[in-house]
Amino acid sequence: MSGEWRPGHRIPTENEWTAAYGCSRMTVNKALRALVQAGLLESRKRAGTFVAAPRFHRAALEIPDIRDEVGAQGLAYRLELVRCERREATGADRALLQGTGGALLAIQCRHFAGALPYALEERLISLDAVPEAAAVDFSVEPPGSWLLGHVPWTEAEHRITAISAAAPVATGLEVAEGSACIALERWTWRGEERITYARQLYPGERYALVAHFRA
Amino acid sequence: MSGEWRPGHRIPTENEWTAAYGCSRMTVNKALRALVQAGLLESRKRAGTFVAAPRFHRAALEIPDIRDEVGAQGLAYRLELVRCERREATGADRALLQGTGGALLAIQCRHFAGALPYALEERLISLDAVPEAAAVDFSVEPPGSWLLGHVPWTEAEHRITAISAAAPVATGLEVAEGSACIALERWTWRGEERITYARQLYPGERYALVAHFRA
DNA sequence: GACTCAATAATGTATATACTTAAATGCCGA
DNA sequence: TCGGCATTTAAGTATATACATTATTGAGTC
Repeated sequence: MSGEWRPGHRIPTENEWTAAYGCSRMTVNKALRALVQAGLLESRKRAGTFVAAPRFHRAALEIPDIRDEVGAQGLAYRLELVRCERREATGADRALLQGTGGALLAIQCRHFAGALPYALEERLISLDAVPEAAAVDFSVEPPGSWLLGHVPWTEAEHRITAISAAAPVATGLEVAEGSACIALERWTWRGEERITYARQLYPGERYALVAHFRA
Repeated sequence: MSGEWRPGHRIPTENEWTAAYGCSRMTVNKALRALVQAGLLESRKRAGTFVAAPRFHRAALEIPDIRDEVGAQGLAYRLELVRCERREATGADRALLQGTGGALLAIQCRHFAGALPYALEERLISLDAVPEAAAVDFSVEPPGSWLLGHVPWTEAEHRITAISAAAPVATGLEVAEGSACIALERWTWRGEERITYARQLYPGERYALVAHFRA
């Protein structure tokens, strides 16, 4: 970290560290493996361990539950369920859930922080993957919160873009038409099975995604 | 992952796994600690190990070097250096670099992918932290690429917002005035020392940040 | 000079053991 | 019934040891 050892520099072998610190090789190995996992070192069998060349900024983006996030800011959270419909997957649904079809729940809702709209959400939930979702009252429990607490997931992909608010979005978020919004799309998997697709729109001036990374 | 064990469920003790799999407790411990670190389990001394309640979506956002990113898309990368100025930190600079002042480099540049502008960048580099930067020709090497390859960093914070392109931004990115853009701000530290601040603007319709998470 | 192949040295991984630490548990007395 | 205290149990961690794996090295041969 001091920069004394440049990327590519070969650091002492595990046995040398063992000798230097008077501890066992297992302990050294544990420490080095942690640094390898953190991306600071790279190790190659037989060759040794090297200072890694950072290839990109890796940031841990923590996308919290909206209800928790609003609560953490000391504001009152309110949910408005616009639409909740059970239907067979259409072609467009299939493209988003990437599944083979089947029944799904299509939900539209608005999240409020205090008096102001916080986010608009459109969501599809696969009823093949989560049949219990059919019985949940999503006018009380935000769909994201319910899913996070009840359905384990193994993989998720997020896509962040900026869009200009068209008329319905501008009305929903109470911002000027054409103003910039953050669009956060999320696909969630459990194994091979698609669980849910969500698209959340946040007003650009009032919202920021923050990602922090500590080596 | 099958969902059989709900969040909060207490899983077998390390000794029980040891007996079940016929391996040593160290091996079990290693596996469980990996799952704890991945956020799937939570362990408490004396009490046992439990299925963790996922609190948020943690996504690994990898923010690559712009030059590499453009190259990876098979497009020709070009850099246009708009301004590169050495100056003493002003009050505004201090607010961004959060340092005690001193000399810095203020850089403005445009990244091109093929014929189209890819991003606008404004950057401050602390010359206290990185004196070598004064000698680099940033009309050839993008400042981000140079820093990534030459200066180790220990901490970084990213802030993603959406903004409407004002006239100079719209001109620079060759988009319509008022169209939505992604603003990516980044603060980079080495220990306590601030290295650099960067603000990159991407056209919202042409650019997406993608974050992937695999448990 | 180039190729082959065996020796070697480094990491990768598993194990038995031992001790530490802290929190849940239950006993006991007020 | 409640609070405090000792007990105990489960995770946390360190160590010595052993063997596996594999890329590099270098010797030997063509």
